[in-house]
Amino acid sequence: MEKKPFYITTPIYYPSAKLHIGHAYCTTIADAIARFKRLAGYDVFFLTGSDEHGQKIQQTAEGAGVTPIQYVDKIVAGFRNLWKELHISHDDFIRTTEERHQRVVQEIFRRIYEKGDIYKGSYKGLYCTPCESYWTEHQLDENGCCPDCHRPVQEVSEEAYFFKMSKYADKVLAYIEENPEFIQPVSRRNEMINFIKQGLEDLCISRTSFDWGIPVPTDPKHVIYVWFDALSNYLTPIGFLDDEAKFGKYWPADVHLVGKEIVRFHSIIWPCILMALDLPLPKKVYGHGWLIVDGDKMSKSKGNVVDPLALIEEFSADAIRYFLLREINLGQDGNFSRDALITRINSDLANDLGNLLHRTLNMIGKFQGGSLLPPAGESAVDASLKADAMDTVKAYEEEMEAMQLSSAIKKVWAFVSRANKYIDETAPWVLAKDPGKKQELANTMYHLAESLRIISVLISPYMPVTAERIWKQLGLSEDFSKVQLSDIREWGGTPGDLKVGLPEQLFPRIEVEKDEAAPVKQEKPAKKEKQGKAEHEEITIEDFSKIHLRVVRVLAAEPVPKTEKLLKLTVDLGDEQREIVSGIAQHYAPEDLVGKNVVMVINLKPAKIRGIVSHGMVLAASHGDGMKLLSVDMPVGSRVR
RNA sequence: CGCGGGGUGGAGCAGUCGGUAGCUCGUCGGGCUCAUAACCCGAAGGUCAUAGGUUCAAGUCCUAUCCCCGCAACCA
Repeated sequence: MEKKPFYITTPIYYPSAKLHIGHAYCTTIADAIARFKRLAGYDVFFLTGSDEHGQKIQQTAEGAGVTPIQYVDKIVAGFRNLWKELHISHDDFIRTTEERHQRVVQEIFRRIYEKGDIYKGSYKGLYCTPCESYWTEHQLDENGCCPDCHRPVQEVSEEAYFFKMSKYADKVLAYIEENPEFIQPVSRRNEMINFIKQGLEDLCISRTSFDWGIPVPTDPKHVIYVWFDALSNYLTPIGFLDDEAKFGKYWPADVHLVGKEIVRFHSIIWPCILMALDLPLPKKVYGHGWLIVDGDKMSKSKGNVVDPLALIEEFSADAIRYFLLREINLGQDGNFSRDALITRINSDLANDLGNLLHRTLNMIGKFQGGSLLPPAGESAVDASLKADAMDTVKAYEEEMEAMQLSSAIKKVWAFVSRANKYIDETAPWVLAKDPGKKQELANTMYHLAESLRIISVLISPYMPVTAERIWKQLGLSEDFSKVQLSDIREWGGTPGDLKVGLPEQLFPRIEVEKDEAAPVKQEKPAKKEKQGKAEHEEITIEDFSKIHLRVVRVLAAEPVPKTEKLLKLTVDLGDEQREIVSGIAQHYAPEDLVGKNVVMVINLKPAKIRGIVSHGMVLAASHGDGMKLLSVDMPVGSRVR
């Protein structure tokens, strides 16, 4: 029988910086769904990739003194590595700079152009000549000037190509309204309906102000706008141009999994493009929520960006995957914290699951010489365990089909708990002392092993490595990669005379030192720990000496317009002056700062914050809501170490 | 009136079509000893932000208000 196809995608991420835990979250969700579908017997195609064009990349590369492609090659290698470490099972990885993709984008442009839905017009915008940037009216500062440099802007028009999106507005709206499943969750759907009803404008899809992009085929001084380029990635790897059979099989996509902020591009612009191409629309666009870190939004300026690789190294990929998929409800923002992660690892993974396996194997070893004995007959407790197992599999499948990943895994854990309880109910250590209860004991051991066999399959989309470890420890011989959901829909798949392996810890408990948080932190705050990751990681003196700290004097300070937290400081380093942006406006008035000698990191990579390039960072200690700059009574230019 | 999300036991959250308010962690008490100081049982703890309304019945629907957060500034 022909397998049913299932095509799922993640967004293609933008390589302007390393990926953080939020990207890992999105990709993990997609991976779990893909793995589940394979388990359920689908022919799955799972796509992820990178979106490599655009002005920002071009600028960042220039800043780093390399060509754009050299720059993205390096960052994208990091993407691939992260997915490998996280055990992401994508079937293809698309890069928008690949030749196969450029051909697709140009062909799409050509087709829509020939159809008459792309026209050349002029893009009217407000242009700031010194900054070489366009701004829209509402982006301007309070004086109607450039938000970057605060100089006046000119109204200019530039030749550009436009896509007649307005033509498809009604059709898209109708599609969304007729297909309640198309945009999920529903809150996003309502948002989109609202948005379209306000009217769609034609979309400007070319730029001439930079050249890092795919050229318009007939007019190469234009490059194609990144969204037009990026969205098309979903068509490239499934044979849009070169493999009709493959394309027919996988298109339309079953799910585009995206972050909530780009639902609009996927549920409005993308359908318009597809309609212009006379292609069917994707079946579902699912907008997941964001990760909040310790109650705060993750952002570079806050310095609380969480690096997934450091977490994987510390806790294992499976633990991270489990936490993300279990703790956070798809579609809503979720809290990520180290404490919560450790709690989940200890109570769910170590205590409940790990220990269940351990005690089971241990008892089989101790009471039956490491081997199962064929079961015979069953008690009421046995029957109830069995029924619970089968109910769990069924409920799990339903939840998974509905993409309720968190609910599904909770069902599995309820069963893990059930199995632990079963041990209490049957008290095997009592049975073992009574030679007349030998068969009863054998039954109990068999049922536990069988329960674990089922559990290992159920958790495999979430924790592929752990699942296989359980399988192996149980001594099951079947190749785990070939196991299907149908293998656990019926009770009794474990061989009755199975020789099990020795128990080994799946997840060691993580011991946390408590009650000393306060004193420890007073010593040397600020500095590196603000990175949010690996707070307790040891560094060498060489690592530390990379940080060049110096006493500097604040010469001038002014608030950054339209921000609450930012001040722009001009500081004297002794041998030069610099401008830096600092998030201390809520704690210091500008006039209080002038003349102060403070400590600054002077070799920090410059960063653009609110359009202003910041060439360093002043150190401050923060505690709760309070914050104080480190100020030192030493001459300007003194090195701090 | 810019757009959106959220306010549910100490913490983090679930709660579908209105019909006895649930889960995990934590706390307290008990049980068990195969096990990773684990596991099992029980208990305490909630005016479901506030005020009004619809209804036989509201955490859930409607109206208003208060508070928190995000976006608006190419971050999933």
